[in-house]
Amino acid sequence: MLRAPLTERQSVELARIFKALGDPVRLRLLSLIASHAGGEACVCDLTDAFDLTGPTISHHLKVLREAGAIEGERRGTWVYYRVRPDTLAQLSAFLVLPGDIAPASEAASGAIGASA
Amino acid sequence: MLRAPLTERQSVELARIFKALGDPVRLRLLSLIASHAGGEACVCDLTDAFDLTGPTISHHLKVLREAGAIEGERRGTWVYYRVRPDTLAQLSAFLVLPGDIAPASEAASGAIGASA
DNA sequence: ACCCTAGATAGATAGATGTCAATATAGAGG
DNA sequence: CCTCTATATTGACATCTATCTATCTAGGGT
Repeated sequence: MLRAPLTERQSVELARIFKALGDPVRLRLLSLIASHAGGEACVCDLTDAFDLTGPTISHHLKVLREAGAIEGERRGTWVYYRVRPDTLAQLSAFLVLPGDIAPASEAASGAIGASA
Repeated sequence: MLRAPLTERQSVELARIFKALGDPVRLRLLSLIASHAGGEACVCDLTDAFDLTGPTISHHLKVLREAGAIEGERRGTWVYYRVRPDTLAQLSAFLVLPGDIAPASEAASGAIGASA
């Protein structure tokens, strides 16, 4: 959180995730997966969206996976990836500034009575 | 936003900011600046918090500045940096998933209509 | 068993990045 | 004007990264 200085350990862990998102291809992969019907996408769908070879896409997916941003599951011949909301919420929580009205972490973690 | 696939242009711009945050030192710098009294910190305060030389800190501040994450102002001998909330809000908005109850972008930018 | 497709891994290479020492610039104060 | 302190810039170097080609593994269909 930007309300208090990060410890060195916290900064290392968070930086790993931010770094994983610090590439245009990975960011587009993430948005393709997240916005895909059913919340998951098969690798074959993703590869077609880029002018890149399969191994390169595979590499980027691995970086996202190892950073905890996505998770994959094999079903038959295909592998399906989906976003891990908890990880993204962690980033969002960090970005909340001391002066902000409402903490974004609450919005991400679920129940807000007001809208019901 | 993770509700729709990013364009290539969008992904390049966003990735630049995420990449700037993808380093433990820069993340700690950002949190030190944001949590400092008055919302701004002098470079001399920041340098002391690390086992790094001045030029290295200067370099990291430059990366953050060029990514739009912070802005600096010289006052006399010292240079003071503060966070640019708009840029961080942009990241936070991207991290909102399709299924989320309330968009974090609204929370970050102020008014929450639902509660009124 | 055989082959075909989907995806991952390995190895190589060009380019980016984090760090430092040395040097330059900007103000403040004699 | 000279010097001292606070930052920034430059140049060098070791490491990391994005991408490719070639190869490997996993499942499905015939």
